[in-house]
Amino acid sequence: MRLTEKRIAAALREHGYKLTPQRRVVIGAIAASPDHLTPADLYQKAHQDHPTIGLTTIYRTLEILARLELICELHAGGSCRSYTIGAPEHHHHIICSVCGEVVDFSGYDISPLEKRLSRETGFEIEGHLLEFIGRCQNCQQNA
Amino acid sequence: MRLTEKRIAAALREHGYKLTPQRRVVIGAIAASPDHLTPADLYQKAHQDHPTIGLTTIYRTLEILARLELICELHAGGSCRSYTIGAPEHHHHIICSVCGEVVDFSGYDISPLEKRLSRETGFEIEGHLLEFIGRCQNCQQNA
DNA sequence: TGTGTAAATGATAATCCTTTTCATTTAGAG
DNA sequence: CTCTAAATGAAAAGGATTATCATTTACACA
Repeated sequence: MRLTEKRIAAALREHGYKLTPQRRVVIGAIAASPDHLTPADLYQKAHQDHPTIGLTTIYRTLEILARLELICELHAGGSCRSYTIGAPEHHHHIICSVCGEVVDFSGYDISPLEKRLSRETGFEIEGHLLEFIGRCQNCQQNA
Repeated sequence: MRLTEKRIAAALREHGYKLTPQRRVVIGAIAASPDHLTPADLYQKAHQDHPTIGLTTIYRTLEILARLELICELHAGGSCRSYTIGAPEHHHHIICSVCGEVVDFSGYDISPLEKRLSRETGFEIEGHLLEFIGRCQNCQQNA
């Protein structure tokens, strides 16, 4: 068992979660892969070591690990896809985590970073996604 | 009909798409709202002006408008949620739009922008999402 | 102003992905 | 070893999105 796995196991225990074989397997699978894996990917991998594991358990384990910030989730939570008028490149968003309000902001030039990444990684950058999550003023007051 | 609606209509025509009443209604609904709207939201709004419109048409229209960059989609395309080991705050991602490979990068400090936004909008920022989409070197060569 | 045709529509069904439910099992404290 | 709350997994439910296909329609061209 590698260091990261031990650390995750310890963190689970610290927060009062039981360390089940199923959770070990999920943690092992996610720690062993350098790639981003979907819940279905992880189910498949975990299934090799633990054939009776249920998909539900994968989802539940991922939710816990993500909440404890032991794993990293690509794309912010909730369902994707909502739309507004206007071209994507000219502004970005701040989304209220409580009420869902979306505020746009502009005036931030991300192209220097884009150039640096293109140079360092060889990627031909086609676009980006920059969003902030937080609490709007209203929801701060109502808390 | 407002200016933005006319521009969108013109752009559709330019690209060889027909300007149907249904598309007009969807465009009108999205242009009239300052908020981000889900496909379901838009269906509801469009339905008021065009009671026989189908949800399928909403999806198809949104897909076209997004591809032409006439509207802005919140969250990058495709299905959400994949996971990797590690805490979210310490790195960001570049995702290949062809093969799906994910490359991490770090060393970019977003906190100055975060502070500026907090000051300007009153939001209490909880987190952010910064991702780049592009083509990795392999996929550039294979094209 | 008609007419023909490819494009667009919408009802329905099919697919996914994710969450809920609930009876059963189990980790781990004592 | 025992007990209990937590965890599991099968199944069903739910929700969002996509595919299918017969019908309708926008609009280019006569």
